[in-house]
Amino acid sequence: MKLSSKARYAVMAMADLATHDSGRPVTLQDIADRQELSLSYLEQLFGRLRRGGLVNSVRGPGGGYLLARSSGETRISDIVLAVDEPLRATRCMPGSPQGCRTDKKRCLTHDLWAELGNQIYLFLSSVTLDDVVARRVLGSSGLISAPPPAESAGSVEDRSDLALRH
Amino acid sequence: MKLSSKARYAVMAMADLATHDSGRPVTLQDIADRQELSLSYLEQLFGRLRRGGLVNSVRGPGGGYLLARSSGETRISDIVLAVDEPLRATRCMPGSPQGCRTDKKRCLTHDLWAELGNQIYLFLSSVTLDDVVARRVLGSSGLISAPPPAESAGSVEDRSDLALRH
DNA sequence: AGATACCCGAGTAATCCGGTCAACTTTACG
DNA sequence: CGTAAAGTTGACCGGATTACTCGGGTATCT
Repeated sequence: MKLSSKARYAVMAMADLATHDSGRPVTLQDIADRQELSLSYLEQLFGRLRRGGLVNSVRGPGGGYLLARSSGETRISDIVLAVDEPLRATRCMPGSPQGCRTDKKRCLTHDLWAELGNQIYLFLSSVTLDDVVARRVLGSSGLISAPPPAESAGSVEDRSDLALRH
Repeated sequence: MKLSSKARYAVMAMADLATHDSGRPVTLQDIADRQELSLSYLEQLFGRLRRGGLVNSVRGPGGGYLLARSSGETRISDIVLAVDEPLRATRCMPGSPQGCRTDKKRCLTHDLWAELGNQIYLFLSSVTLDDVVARRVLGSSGLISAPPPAESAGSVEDRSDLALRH
């Protein structure tokens, strides 16, 4: 799962679509204005979202896009997977055990990245579009149960100064 | 937290260092040979790791690098943070609420990415180098508690075909 | 002295990524 | 039917970032 800003923009746009869901199609132009994204870029994004079955399009005047499923049934992970195609593996990456050389056995860190990918996917699939627009995200989702093994310095509590890929 | 391949290489190298921890310094050349990484690149990586207090260096003949703390006390998150400096915020990113425009209120997806960053950090700080070399990663760590809200198609169970940043 | 190995900063080649553009198709409406 | 609104496609671009190299230091051991 690649977490580029493209994916983030797609989630923003989908959240916007969900909030303005009134049964009538929503124009990309409207979303572009509200979210301050370029129309051309949104077209590119929604092309993928439509092919991924997340939205339906209505052509012609009065057309636009509609959520294919309800916002409560649309998971964030679906959105991310729809816009960011998996990726080519560099060295050791989940999905490409052949990249794990250093003889035949899987490289030591393979399981680590695989499990991390799993964690991220589990988190993103536990959150729906509806959760996002209702601001029901923080703390609502499950938390890692295992505590840090040894505290070396400073406190862990909140590390919101994190990010994933520029 | 940026998860570049630089960070992955650093974790690989640290895992290698941990496995060959015999009290005597390990040369970068040895690690380079075993992990098939270039010496120059490793030098760059270990410069940061040393400045981050994760390893100690010994110069001169017979020199090399040593783990500053035991492998059980070295968290993966420490390694990643040492090697990948935080980042500059693009639009909405944790740590930069000012990027969340669309008037004054934080953008809808802000909390989502913040919480995701937190989840990743929590996971990576729950795993030590020792866990990695002992292959004690899979399933050992905590799992997200909240289940996916609605299953649309296919099963979720294992999504190891994920990755983070090329 | 000389060999070994860390140290460091500048440099580079490639890739990626956000974003644009132009042309085409489909549909509504008068 | 004609025109305009909207989606659809795909090629393209330029800047930023990454991954990685090179060349020259500096400490330290024998």
